[in-house]
Amino acid sequence: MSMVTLKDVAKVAGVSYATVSRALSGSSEIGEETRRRILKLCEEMGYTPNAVARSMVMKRTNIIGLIVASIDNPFMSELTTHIEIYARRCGYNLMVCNSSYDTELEKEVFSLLLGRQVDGIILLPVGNESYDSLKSLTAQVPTVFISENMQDLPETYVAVDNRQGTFAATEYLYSLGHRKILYFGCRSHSVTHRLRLEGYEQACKQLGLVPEVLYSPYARSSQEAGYRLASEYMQGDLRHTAMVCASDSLAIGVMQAAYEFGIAIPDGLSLVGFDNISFAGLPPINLTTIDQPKQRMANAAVDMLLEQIKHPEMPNSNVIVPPSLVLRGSCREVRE
Amino acid sequence: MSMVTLKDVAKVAGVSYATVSRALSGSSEIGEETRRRILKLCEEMGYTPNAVARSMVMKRTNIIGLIVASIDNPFMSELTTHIEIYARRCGYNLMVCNSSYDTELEKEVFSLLLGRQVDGIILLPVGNESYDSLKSLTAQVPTVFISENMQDLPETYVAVDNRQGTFAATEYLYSLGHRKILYFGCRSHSVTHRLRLEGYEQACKQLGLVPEVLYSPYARSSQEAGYRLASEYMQGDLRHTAMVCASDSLAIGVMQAAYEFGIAIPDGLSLVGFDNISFAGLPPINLTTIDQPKQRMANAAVDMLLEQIKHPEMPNSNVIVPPSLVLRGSCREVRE
DNA sequence: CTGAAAGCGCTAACAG
DNA sequence: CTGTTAGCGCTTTCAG
Repeated sequence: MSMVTLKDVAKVAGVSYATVSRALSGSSEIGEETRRRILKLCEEMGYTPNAVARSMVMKRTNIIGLIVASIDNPFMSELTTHIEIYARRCGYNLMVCNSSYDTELEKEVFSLLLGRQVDGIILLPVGNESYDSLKSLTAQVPTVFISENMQDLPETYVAVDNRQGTFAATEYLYSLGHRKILYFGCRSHSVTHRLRLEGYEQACKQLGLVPEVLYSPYARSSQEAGYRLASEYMQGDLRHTAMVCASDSLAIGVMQAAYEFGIAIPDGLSLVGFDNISFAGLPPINLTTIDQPKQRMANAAVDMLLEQIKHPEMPNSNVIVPPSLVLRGSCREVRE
Repeated sequence: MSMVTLKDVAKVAGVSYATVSRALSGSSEIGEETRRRILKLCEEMGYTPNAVARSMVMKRTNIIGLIVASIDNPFMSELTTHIEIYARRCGYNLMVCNSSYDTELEKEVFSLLLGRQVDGIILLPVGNESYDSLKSLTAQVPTVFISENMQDLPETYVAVDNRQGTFAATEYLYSLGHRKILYFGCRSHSVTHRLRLEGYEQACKQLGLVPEVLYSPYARSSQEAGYRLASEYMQGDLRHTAMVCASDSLAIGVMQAAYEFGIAIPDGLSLVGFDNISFAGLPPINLTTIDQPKQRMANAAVDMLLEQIKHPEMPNSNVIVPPSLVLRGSCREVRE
């Protein structure tokens, strides 16, 4: 529909279309008055540059691909928002794909984006398998992961300092007088979870507590998983006064179970989450939690990606951002 | 990086590159064995078709643009997820932009997407002004709005039947014995809100109740707006036993205020929301609400857009989907 | 059935 | 300063 091209403008202006191109690209090799005249004409004729044609010759699209498990997930949608806004400010558009928590699909959409000639890809991997599974693909295009902070990860990534987060959470509960603190919902196959667990264990060691961990057999750290796991746990004696939960969703599931078992939060049980998803701040939930600075992570990911696009041969790098404890209403002081 | 092209394959295969193209496009004008041989070779050489080049000659990108106020909004992120998944199944990729609740930006990103040569655009407009503001742009590309159900809207759109929703909510509260039902949080400038209000008023009329409306002076139907408005309201006597809230976010704000005023939900006040955002289902919130069938709306929007892409000269059409009442725990029966 | 060639809209040498 | 020209990788007539 947008049918007016450079050539059309050139014809009307009575110049070659290279000249029009120069006027638009802000090249210095053109007369000031000619440029003005042409720019005005473009405006009048309703000319819109064709980004596809430009990409063709420039061999870059100024498009970033984003792959997330599900955009419909508070943590990911917040990240996506910030990535889109910042990327656009940097002159890039976002092409978004859901991997739907499926490693095969993740590979499929990655290839799709490659075919689209995206300049780079930001990826929130489905799981640890993703690294291996995508190895041959990530080699073909600049890629930044938002995920785990593993020293030896052979990829460029940005991550929150998971250890530091749970360490702070544990310390905080200790300072409130808690001595029987459970680590709730660890998934043993997740590196993120392993790191979070380590932070807790380190804190316990330092504070002279014996760490106790309730592992989760569920594949995802969903609310349902938290609910089921907690229900089971609450069937027994409530031996702990506080829990460090591996994620906010899990913590919300615990709240549900607690409600059904007649355990008040925080009076009967103190809870700290991880992520600070937007849910956590809702008044009826009001969960004390570890915040991942999403905007900062988003911007860092874009910066790193653009850097890698500019210098494709640079070695992998990573950024670890510090989390912070957000105090809300799910913890209370205890004195024994 | 992905440097192997049709030509490269052709050279190795010892055929012209037109032949390779035909093999890939599934053309019938090619020998079965040649095709097989070439396809195998493509595989071996790691050839990936260049979608940009194809777009260039095909004059279509198979890209859909999506403009939403903020991806980070539970309602929109759910829609986005479904749109992306369904569009991809139909052979399209999604380019997403935030309009950040800003009409100017909305126009800007629309133009940007036009320049990207997207085949069509799905838009969740910032507000009613959007229709006028974007008129000259929507004329240039197939566009589907997800928004208001106005009979006379000069655009193709999909919407939920807002009237029916609030009508059902009011009827339901009535059936529970409520006779003093407040309509909470109407924004007079929003068409959606006007329609929702109408549904409530119609129900009142039919049930012999006198409608009472608390208008919201706030620009957005956020939680904060609900909280403030409700706080003010609760300063006075609580003259109503139930509220139909113009949105879930508003209802959650009311919950917060109610909590602070020591009013129990649902014992002291029954609440119905609108939208059924994912928050609403969280156990601590457990809000009875009117569900907008997001997946259905998403698929309808994509279908309508593709239809319009195929037949650009078709007149505008619209789809109104029925909402449904989701019963949860924020309403109770009263007998006077 | 296959090859040759034109051209999509634009940028970037290279000449003038 | 401006015009000419050669592609970018692919699809699609049009000839063989």
